[in-house]
Parts: sequence; C-alpha cells; structure tokens
Amino acid sequence: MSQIPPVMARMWGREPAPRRGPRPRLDLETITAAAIAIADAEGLAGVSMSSVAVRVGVAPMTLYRYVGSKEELLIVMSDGALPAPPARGDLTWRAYLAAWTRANREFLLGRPWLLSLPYLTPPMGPRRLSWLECVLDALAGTPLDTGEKFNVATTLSGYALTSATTIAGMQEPDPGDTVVHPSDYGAMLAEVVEPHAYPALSAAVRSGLPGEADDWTEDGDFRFGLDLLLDGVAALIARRVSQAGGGR
Amino acid sequence: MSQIPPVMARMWGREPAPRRGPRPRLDLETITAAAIAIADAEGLAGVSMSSVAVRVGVAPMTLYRYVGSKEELLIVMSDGALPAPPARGDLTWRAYLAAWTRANREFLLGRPWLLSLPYLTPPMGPRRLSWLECVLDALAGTPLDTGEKFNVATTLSGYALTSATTIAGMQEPDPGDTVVHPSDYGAMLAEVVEPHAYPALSAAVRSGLPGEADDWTEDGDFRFGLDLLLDGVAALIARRVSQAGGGR
DNA sequence: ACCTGAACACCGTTCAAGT
DNA sequence: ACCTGAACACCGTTCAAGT
Repeated sequence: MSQIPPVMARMWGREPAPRRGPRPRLDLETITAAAIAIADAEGLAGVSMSSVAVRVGVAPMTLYRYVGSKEELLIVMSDGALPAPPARGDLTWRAYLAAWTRANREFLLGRPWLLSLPYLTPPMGPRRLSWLECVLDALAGTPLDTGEKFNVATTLSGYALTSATTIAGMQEPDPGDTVVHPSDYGAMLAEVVEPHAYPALSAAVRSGLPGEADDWTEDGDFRFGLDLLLDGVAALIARRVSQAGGGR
Repeated sequence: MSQIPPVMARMWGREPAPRRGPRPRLDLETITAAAIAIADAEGLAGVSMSSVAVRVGVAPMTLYRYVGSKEELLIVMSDGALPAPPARGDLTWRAYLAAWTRANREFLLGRPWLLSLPYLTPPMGPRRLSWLECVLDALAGTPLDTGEKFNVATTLSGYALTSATTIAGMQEPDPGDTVVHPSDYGAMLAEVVEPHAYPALSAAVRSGLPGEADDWTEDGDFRFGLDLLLDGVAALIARRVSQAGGGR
C-alpha cells in the first residue's frame, strides 16, 4: 500500500525515512512558514530556495532534506497558507455554504499569490481537505449523494477562485508584479474593442459598465453569483426530496 | 488617453513606436506561435526566452524588441492559445451557453499548461474577449442588465476552469511535470484521512466514491454543475421578466 | 532601426565531502 | 544522520556595440 506521493506523505507528517543519529534541526512547518512569510511580503517571485534558506538560517541545499523540489514546496505552501474554515454554528446548510464560499474568497484575496501558484492540484493537504470536510458535513442532512456533495464543493470553491481572480486582477499589484493593472478596466476595453468586431461588448463598455474596480469589489456581484449557485443546489435538494417521497 | 498597458497595445497590434529604417524580420504572432508550440510539446517548463528564440531562429535578446518581459509573453500566449468560440447558430441562450462552457473546458483540457499559467489577468486579449462577446450576445434577448451578463460569463468560465483543473489534476502528467498524479485519488485520501478528524470525508472516501478518474471524467458530473448554474440563470431571467411585466 | 555578443546576477539541483 | 561548499547547467535581462 502506501502509494501516496512523497509530498503528500510529508504534508501529513508521515516521514518516509526512519531516523537514527542526530535529530533534524528543522522541520517542514518551519520551512513552509518562512516561505509563506516571504510570499506575503514580496510575492511569489521572492520565494526562491535560497531566500527561504536564508530566512530559516540554513544552507539552501539543506532544504532538500525536507522537500523534494521547489514545486513540492509550493504545493505545501498552498495548503499551509489556508486558514481554518468557518465554524458551522447552527447555520442552515445554505447560510453556512454562503459563509464558507465568502471565507474562501477572502483568504484568496488576502494572499493573492495563492492565485498565481503555477499548478493547481486536487485537494490533498490537511487544511484544504478540512474545507472539503465542512461542505460534506453541512450537506449531511440533505438527500444529496456523495458525488453530488463533492460537486457542490468543487463548484463553490471554483466560484470563490474566479471571483477572487477577477478582483485581484484589477486591484493593487502584488509586490513584485508590474505587468498589467487596469485601474480602469472599462476604459481600457473601450479603447481597444471595435464595435463591428465586438458589437455587444463595445456597446456594454461604452454605456459605462461594471469595469470600475469599485463596482466589482462591491458585494452585490459576488452575492449574485453565489445565490445563483445556491438556488441551484436548493432546487436539486427539493427534487431529491420529492423523488424520495414518491418512491416509498 | 491611451493609458492601456504595453502588453495590451501589442496584443491588439497597436505598435507603440513609429518605425523608420529596416523592417523588423519578426512579429509578435510568430514569437507567440513558437512559444505555444513549445508549451504544447514540453509543457510550460520548456518555454524559456532562449528556447523560444532558438525556435524562431534569432538571438534571445531579440525577443525583447517584441515583448517587454517573459511575463508579458505568457500573457500573450494565454490569449493566442484560445480557439474561436463556438458559433451561435440558432441555439437558445441556454443551449448556447452550455456549448460555450463545454468548449471552454475543452480547450483548457487540450492545453493543460493554460491551467498553470502563473497569473490570471482579467480578459484583455482579442480572443478571450471574443468569448466574452459571445456570452453577451447570447443573452442579448434577455432582460438581464450588463452587469448580470458579465457575471454570468465570469461564473461559467470559472466553472469551466475549475472543472478542467479537477480533471487535469488526476489525468496524465504534463510532459515535464512529475510531482503529483493520484491515479487513484480516493485511495490516496483514504490512506491519509482519519475518521475522527474528518468524519464526513473519511466516510465518503471509504464507501467508494467519486475518486476514480473515470467517474470524474464522465460527463455527468460536468453537466450536473452546469445545469445548476444555468438553472440559476433561468430563474433570474424569469424573475426579471415578471418584474418587467408587473412594472408597466 | 533593428539585431546581437558579452556579461551580470541570479536560478534550482547534483554530489561528494565533512561531522 | 544530518548538513554543507563547490560546482553545474541553466535562467531572465542589461547594455554597449555592431550594421
């Protein structure tokens, strides 16, 4: 058994090797915390094996005892940077999932470098999976099957991701990022989009539109999409309930 | 005016500088196509300024005449790699948006390196905006306002992205990627997730679950989430219609 | 005006050597 | 057993020089 990849074993504290001799002076958590601190301060561009090593006071190559590669370090960071999911309290599934999605979006906005992590793997770390756990738990009282619950979780976190990306893309640059920061997205589009090639878009853009950063950051747009999704979930639950009722 | 960022000007063929003297031997499209071809063949890791330069037969520094930085090149690639959106035909808005979302997901799966592009900017390139145009056009006959139409587009492309990421994460590795490829995601989770810390998740995982790659790749799960979203849009439209009817 | 060669300041990673 | 110094094969980017 135990065919789980090495990063995963390490994230879950399953040290692969037995140990004799001197205790390690370092551990993965310390390294991860240092890398996260750098990313918070300087963006992902500031995170290099050597900058992390300097911060924990060690030679760069020492890190390779704890992490197979930089790519693995990034994966570990992407889990370590997550906060705990919101507490369930006595919210309905719907109120809870709304809070959950909002909290998900919030931590992405608080650490925009999470949005620029080069590869998105399926949820594998303890933190990320605790967020998944919460969705399953919130839906435990509903007639949805396991696959459906997973789908709800995927869809909601996807929505949080998209929403965060949209906002982060128009906000202040990361420290270290310089390429594109449309302070006025709508005006930018208006300048470039030609009416005969993009009729609907250019009409929308010219009639003033949701291009102002303020509008997008407003909560209304976020709630709009979220309600759309939750309405869908509610409708599905209602369907399942009536099916179950009719079947017995 | 013209406060659009340089990458954007270049993507739209607005050459910033006047030109006297020798004609350039290269253009941005050629460079972009070469970079995309490398990414298709070797993954994003294979794309370096020098590998692209070699492919177009030029010194690496020549590229900086056409592109401000590697980051800009990646942005240009992310637009250039998109196919044309599906034709509207005489589909209903709903059928069209379903096809649109599916096509969106499909090109992401066909070029998984798009999923690992380091930073997601708001839609700015001609191709990406033509996808947006199509959503606005499909919803033109509905009473949704501009902001709502944008939101629908954002939500649907977010869903395509999430769905593609989930599938790509469990499929064959990119050429060049080696870190994590859970051939059996469910079994992996089962091995690591403890019942008392993750009760709902470990129950789900142990009762056999949507962890098999086949299940996820199945169309059913994708359609599930998509219908959920489109049901929400339909409900909103119905609400707006009845409001408009009552208001006059 | 366009292109380039040499050079700069970095990368991530290996490996054999130290303790 | 853990840590490291030296070394390798790269990066992206600058700048002054060629034509």
